[in-house]
Amino acid sequence: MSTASLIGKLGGLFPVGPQLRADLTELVRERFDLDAGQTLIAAGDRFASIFLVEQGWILRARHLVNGGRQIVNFALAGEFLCFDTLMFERSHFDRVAKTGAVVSRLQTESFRGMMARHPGLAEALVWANAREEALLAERVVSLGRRDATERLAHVLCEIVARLELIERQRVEIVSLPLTQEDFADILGISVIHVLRTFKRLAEVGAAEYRARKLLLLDLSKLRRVAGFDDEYLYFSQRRDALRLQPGHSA
Amino acid sequence: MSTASLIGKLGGLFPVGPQLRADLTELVRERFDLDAGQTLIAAGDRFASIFLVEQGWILRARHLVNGGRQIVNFALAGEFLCFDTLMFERSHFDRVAKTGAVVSRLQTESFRGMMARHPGLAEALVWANAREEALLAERVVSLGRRDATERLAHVLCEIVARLELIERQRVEIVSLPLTQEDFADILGISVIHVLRTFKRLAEVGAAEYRARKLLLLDLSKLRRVAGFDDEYLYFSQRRDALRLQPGHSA
DNA sequence: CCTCCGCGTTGATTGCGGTCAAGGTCGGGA
DNA sequence: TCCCGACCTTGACCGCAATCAACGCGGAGG
Repeated sequence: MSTASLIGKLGGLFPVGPQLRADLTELVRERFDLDAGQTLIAAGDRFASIFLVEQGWILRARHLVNGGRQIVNFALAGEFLCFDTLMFERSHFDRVAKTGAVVSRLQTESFRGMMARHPGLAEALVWANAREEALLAERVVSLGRRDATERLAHVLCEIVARLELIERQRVEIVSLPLTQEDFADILGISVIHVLRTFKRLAEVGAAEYRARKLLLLDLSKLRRVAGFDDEYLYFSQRRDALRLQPGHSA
Repeated sequence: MSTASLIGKLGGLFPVGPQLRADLTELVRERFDLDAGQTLIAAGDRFASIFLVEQGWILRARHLVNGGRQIVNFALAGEFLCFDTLMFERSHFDRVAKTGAVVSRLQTESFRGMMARHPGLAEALVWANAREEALLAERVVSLGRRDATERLAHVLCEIVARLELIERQRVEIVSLPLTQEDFADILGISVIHVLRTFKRLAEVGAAEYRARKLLLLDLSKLRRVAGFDDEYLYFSQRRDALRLQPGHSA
């Protein structure tokens, strides 16, 4: 993927200036491919670099001693990985490619050095981290105080909105790489209950999920079920510029 | 509270340099007191400033339409508030003082401007945000895949560790301002179940909570119950410096 | 002093979601 | 082609935690 296209995706997330372009072209050391299922970083690994996802889905998960797994979040194209590189010596989570993925490795540097020599990248990392924090806060609300149906609807709304930000177009049928087990470990429920919950969403005519395809029957209904407010996905400067035109949706 | 003492608390969290001292003395516009229960920022409020907590507990919470509340996290002395100021136009959460609290207001500026003119503060905000992100990720794991007992034990371990970082000493009896209802809204369970869960922790001899006092009967047992690993609270550079000496604990 | 209110406590009942068990479907590889 | 494994689906049963309903208790304030 070209740097230009990548920059385009980044522009969907936060303000991008010429400095960032310069920093990225200077600091991207290598691009490499990951196979689906491949582990990029395992819990306990020493951090080596910052990564920028160019294509694919990277899940961040914790495996517990009792065999359980919690998927904390996931990175899509245009999102940075391992911001905590600068802070922690070792990873506390596994980062695994869920799809085939393309990832660029960036030259690591202390944040202080980065601020001085690569202010564009430093700023981008701040945006990215603030965004991640906002997503996590919303996930905490879901896991704490929303029931299974609301949680599922909410994460579906989130995914759709994030993909639209990347693709810059409305979608009605969305290909997702997530299995029911993945949804279970994102939502903190059991695999079997994921099925029941999808069935409920289909019954009320909100959405269906079959063969890794999400069919958005009624997005506004899905949002109502979820209590979804998309504001937290858009930084203030971007709001007007990024809100997609209504109309070529269903 | 003196700036020196505040800087001391900050030093418990991340590396503090002379630039940060300079930036803080320059940018702190006013200090003010909050009463217990007072709302600093309500959901929907326009952001005005960055705040730095000097004393007390500030809860960040979301109130849902069904009447429920989820406490997303809480800030203690030495922690920044409203990092999202730079990113969002309005707050998505309520920020409420749980105790009487002292808060400094900082001169707001774009992050880009801050990197140029106040690199010390810019760096501090990055540390603070990375720390917050790590805490939230751990909370997601708790809410998703730990049962009520593990969750409670885990958050107690977190609180104790964070207070020790601020106070720089071991504690056995900890004063907490949190009611059972607060714990319920942090852990995503009901008030009544908080009681049952505390009872269980007391039965196994891990900890007791009475009259807003947490009595640590057996911290290592509490940690075992929680599956608590404190690594995520300490940034790599700080680990050795900050780990408290064992011995003057129980 | 007594009342009121916030908070903590207990027990009974209910239900959401977990667990267990079994079978179905589909695609890839020998 | 057949087999195998990953994933999905269904139904029966179970249990953790929610909900409901009282009651206790202690501190603030009239």
